[in-house]
Amino acid sequence: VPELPEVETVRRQLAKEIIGEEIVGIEVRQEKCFAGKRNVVKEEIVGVNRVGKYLFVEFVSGRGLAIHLKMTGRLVIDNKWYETAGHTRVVVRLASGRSLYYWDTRMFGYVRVVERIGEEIERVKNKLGSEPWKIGEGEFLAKLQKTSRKVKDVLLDQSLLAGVGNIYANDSLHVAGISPLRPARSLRVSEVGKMLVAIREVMERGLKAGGASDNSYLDAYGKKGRYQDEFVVYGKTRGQCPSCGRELKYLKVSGRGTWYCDYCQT
DNA sequence: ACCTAAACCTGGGCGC
DNA sequence: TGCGCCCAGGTTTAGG
Repeated sequence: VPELPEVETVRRQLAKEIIGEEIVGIEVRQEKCFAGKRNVVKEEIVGVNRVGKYLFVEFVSGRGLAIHLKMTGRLVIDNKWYETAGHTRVVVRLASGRSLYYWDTRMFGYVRVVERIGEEIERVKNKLGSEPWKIGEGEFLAKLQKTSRKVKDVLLDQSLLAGVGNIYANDSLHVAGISPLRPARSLRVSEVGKMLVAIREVMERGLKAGGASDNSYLDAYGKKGRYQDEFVVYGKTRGQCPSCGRELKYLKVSGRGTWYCDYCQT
């Protein structure tokens, strides 16, 4: 599932590949996955940016693309397989002869042509919280103390903290030694610090591994990430706690699969 | 304020 | 082998 490390991996790869390229056309194969005007010709790409799990491709004209991969989206550059693949939803043709493919089995995600991309980026920034390495410990503490919601629910709330999804929420709670069920406001200052360090650490590991390909995620070159080989607790039904060896518990929290050790996470 | 569920979709895994 | 069912979880929305 594309969370911050996955989307950032794609962003870095795309930035390297398509900045300076010119778009010569857009082919929409599935209307559901596309929105906006489709008169995208002679648009020079000057930037590839990310806010939380949202991606933005900026043109010199001030227009751009707003993209969200949701559950099963992929953005792949210059890969013949996607030319005829059944779930290729949108194709961006480039002047160099290469193409950028938006592929998505479940069609939750989208590519949207935006007339004023700078304003769109601001709009998304304003609706989302800060990112894990940008939020200060004081700001994070204040947000947690304001609510009695379960701490895992808060970690998944993009308007409070941007970029954390179910995989990294599960793993960082284990690294921090905090139960996903704790009311956010019950965390002591030291625990909030631990929590933030753990989120950053786990996301850093995810980034280093090129993201998690347990499910359908592949990077911009069509390659798997490796973080699924390093999962701490995520997805480990009847698995063992990596710290104490006890069997992990499984629950639904905020409607999401939740794996944790009720001995090590208090 | 908090919580849950449904909706958007499809493929894969499971039980029978 | 095959059919039907459930499940995965990012985001939005609706309702208790």
